[in-house]
Amino acid sequence: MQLDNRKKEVLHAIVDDYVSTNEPVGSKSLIERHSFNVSSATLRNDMAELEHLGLIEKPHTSAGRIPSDKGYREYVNSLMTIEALSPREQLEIEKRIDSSVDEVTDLIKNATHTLSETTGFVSLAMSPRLKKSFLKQLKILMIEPGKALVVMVLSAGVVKDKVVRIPNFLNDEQIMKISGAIEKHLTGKPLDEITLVTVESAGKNADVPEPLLKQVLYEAYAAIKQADELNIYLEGEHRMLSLPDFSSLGRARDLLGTLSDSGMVAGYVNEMENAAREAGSDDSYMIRIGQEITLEGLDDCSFITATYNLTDSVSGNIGVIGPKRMLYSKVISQIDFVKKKLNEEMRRFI
Amino acid sequence: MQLDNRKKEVLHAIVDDYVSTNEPVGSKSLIERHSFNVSSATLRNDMAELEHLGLIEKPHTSAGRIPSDKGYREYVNSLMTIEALSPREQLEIEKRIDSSVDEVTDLIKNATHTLSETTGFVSLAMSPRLKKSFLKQLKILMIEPGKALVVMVLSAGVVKDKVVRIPNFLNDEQIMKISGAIEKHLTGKPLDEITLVTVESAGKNADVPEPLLKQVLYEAYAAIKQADELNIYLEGEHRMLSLPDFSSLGRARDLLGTLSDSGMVAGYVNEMENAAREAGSDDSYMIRIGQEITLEGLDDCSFITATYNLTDSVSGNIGVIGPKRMLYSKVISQIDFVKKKLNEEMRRFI
DNA sequence: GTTGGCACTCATAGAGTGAGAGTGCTAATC
DNA sequence: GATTAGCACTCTCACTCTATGAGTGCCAAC
Repeated sequence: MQLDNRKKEVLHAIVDDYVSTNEPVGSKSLIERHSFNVSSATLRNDMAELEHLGLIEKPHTSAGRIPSDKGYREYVNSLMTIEALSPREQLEIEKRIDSSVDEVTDLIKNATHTLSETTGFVSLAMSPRLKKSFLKQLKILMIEPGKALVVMVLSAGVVKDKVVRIPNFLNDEQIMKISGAIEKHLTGKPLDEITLVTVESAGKNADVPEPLLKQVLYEAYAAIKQADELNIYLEGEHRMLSLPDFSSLGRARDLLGTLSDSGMVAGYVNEMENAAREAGSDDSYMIRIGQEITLEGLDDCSFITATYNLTDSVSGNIGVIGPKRMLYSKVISQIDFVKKKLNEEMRRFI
Repeated sequence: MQLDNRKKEVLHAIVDDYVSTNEPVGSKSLIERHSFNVSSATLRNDMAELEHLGLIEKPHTSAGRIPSDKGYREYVNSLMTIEALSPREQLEIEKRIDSSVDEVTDLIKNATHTLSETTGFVSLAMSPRLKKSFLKQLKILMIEPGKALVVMVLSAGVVKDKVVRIPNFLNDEQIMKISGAIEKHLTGKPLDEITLVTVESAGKNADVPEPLLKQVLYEAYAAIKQADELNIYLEGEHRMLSLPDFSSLGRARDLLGTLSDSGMVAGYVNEMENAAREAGSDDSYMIRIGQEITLEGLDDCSFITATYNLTDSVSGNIGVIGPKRMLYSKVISQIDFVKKKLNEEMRRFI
């Protein structure tokens, strides 16, 4: 996009003004609020040009201009400068991050909560992608005849469990044998290398009759697979109702309707993550603006996520969904700072 | 409330009409829609009387009447008749209840989801009150030096666990000793009879040095206490935005804001439960209408809950939050049927 | 390339109006 | 005493009309 300097400044000013006032901005108010050393007529010419390029648009003939999705994109890519948070803002976030929790999941939920409170928007986090983490322990505990609990400890300091059904005849000792055999052979293996075949061959060494064995192995396998399923934590949906951007009930309804399907949102975040990886992006955050988002009802939103790291190979996403009319530089540094704190706290778990 | 028969019928008709049309109902339309064998003038006299008694009110001088909270209360207490669901409606619910899940928690979430879809309102469920359930198993598994997992199996078929910190020096064998000692002494005890003192005296029998022992016992105690904390599952908040009753953004915001604080809602449900118990109520459901609800922003809502039973002594609540302008008899029978199915499914777990 | 001037456009808010629904009251009737 | 017909009155809602004002595009001049 070849824009001369003044046009860049004009676009920058339009985005800033529109974000802070929520009113279409006209050439005259632009002159009043900023020190362009030209007249409003000149800006009008520039604005006509910017509109021609698709960077800004008019809600109707006699209104000012508002940024288009493309305009926001240009702003985010080349115009804005991200400033670090003030010490006070940093302190505010640090105070909210609870460093006393004993489970990674609680820490992530806590960070999500902090992010929603800090930004005033919807925040979200994905559970860590555990495919690359490896099994440190696996125990099968008999609960009662026909029922057992599979407990797994993963390298990333994460504990998962699942209640499974087992044959009624199996006794404590047999279960322990199977449990021991699986643990012995699979400890140290990354989750994504564990298949039904691996589990079955591990189980061969247990001295338990074949038919009984088979069902338990299958259940153990299912429990392991379930352990690396992705969860999403969404918070602060109701905050969207306080924004003027969603003062139309219809929009608000569509938005919250979509967000209520957390599986769909999780799928989308996953898609974003994969797309960024394939594109070889090395940005510390990913951003989707307006129509770039393929979820229904999020046309007026922007999606910003960053990646946190539990270990070198185990990571997840944390970010916000806000109105596309947001203070991008601020929100990005808020996300970035929460992510940083989250990463620090996570060191305790690995 | 001494009302003659016709006045009862008039109130009944006003509630029915208002619920179905969402328009204030006037004397004339009352005549048209129902077969009162009197003139509209007579009904006007009756309506004036009902208004005098505080059962109905006028939004403004020249509008029809709408039921007041007191009017709905009278309707619910003495006028409505609850009909069983049609076979088709029953089937619809049965299809949604997933009988393949292996954990009680999943079953409850599933029932909550079903209830929200069936009623179109917000549904909620409380986790079972486990104070009266007793410990069937307790195991402490070493995760890594300084960290252990306490796994508890409770009589109600519920499995709970918690990661805890332990002294770094403790080895596997010592942990197993402690775990065994606690389990031996506390198995069969109801959770609400287990105190720090009980746990400590149980631990005495483990052959482990006192200072190390003490911390583990405390953590085990904390884990047990955490096991009977109440959780709440809320679902379908966004559905409220589709109701004409919340077409004003302000109301919708207040409502969803309050519902987003699930701890507060849980506290309120608990209060309702306790109040009902103290009053010795033997109704199969509890109901709060409009201003009777002490939560902010729920003035236009009604709260209906029923009690499900996991065992004789272990129960929880399930219900809905909807607009007070709702089809009470229908919603109550929907809740009742879901509760019944939930109770049936729960038998598998005990 | 920049500027002042001007005609034109369009959303918005406010005032005024008529229709319609509903009420309360009174006097007559059963 | 309960019921009814009739009627004047009230109030909301939808509609139209109008004035206002912010903002634009374009042209001619600098």
